[in-house]
Amino acid sequence: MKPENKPVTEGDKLFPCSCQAVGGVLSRIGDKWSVLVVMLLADGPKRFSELKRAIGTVSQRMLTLTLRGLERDGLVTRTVTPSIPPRVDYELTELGHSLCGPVRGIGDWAFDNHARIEAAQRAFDARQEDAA
Amino acid sequence: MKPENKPVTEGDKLFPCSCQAVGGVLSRIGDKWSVLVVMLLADGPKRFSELKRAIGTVSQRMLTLTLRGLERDGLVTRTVTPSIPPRVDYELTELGHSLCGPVRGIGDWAFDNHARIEAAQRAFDARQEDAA
DNA sequence: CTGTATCCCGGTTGATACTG
DNA sequence: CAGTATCAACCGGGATACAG
Repeated sequence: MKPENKPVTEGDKLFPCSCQAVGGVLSRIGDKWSVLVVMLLADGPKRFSELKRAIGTVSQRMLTLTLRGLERDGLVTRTVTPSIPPRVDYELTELGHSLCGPVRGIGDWAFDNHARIEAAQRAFDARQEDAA
Repeated sequence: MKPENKPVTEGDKLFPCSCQAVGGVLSRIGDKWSVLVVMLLADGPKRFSELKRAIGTVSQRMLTLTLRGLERDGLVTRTVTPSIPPRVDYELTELGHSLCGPVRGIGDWAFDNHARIEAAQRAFDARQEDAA
């Protein structure tokens, strides 16, 4: 059922199904905060202010937007406790947890290779300066 | 050396090192075309026009920009054959190939779960309409 | 504490035209 | 064929103020 791994192409056209699927997921995990939030929720539920403090540099607006997006995608649940002051907890769904593995794969790759990437960038930039 | 997997946090602060690393990589693979290009190059070198046709909806400008970025990061090599008309081939480096595994992890997850995501979105949107 | 509503800036993208 | 230049449009995202 799954279009098998290697051939992303068939003739000259992309597989529309897998491409759109990947594209959609990528635009979510590619945004500035989603992955961070998912990783923070990986080890248990957290409330809004905890997330905000943990990330530190996120605006209230963007955190709300991010959480709404994740909730809409079925990756997190939102639980309101109507006390005073109100309390809202966010928790990864099973689907959300299942995303952690693949994301960690990227994260580990990034950690293992960022030095090489930065070296490549410096080398590239140096070559550019020579040209100029 | 690698900050071990589960605790993304320590006290209340994020690990700066792994976060920046992941963030940098994510902003690359999170952009609209990089992953697509990497996957297309996974099974062998391709020339500029092949990539352009394969993707179809990418502008010439963005494909050039994407390829430059990947080249700068050391993920692809650019080989110019100064013929008339000129010919330029792009190929994944070893580093580029090593990224394919993790990316495929995300891709497989996306493929396996996009139906559930879309269902969750529809359910969420339906709930919103009720509120209105 | 949590969330919404505005305003606004800057980067990213696409369209188009031009060059080697 | 491959790439650059320019311009305009769009959209993410921050700051701020306000509300429940």
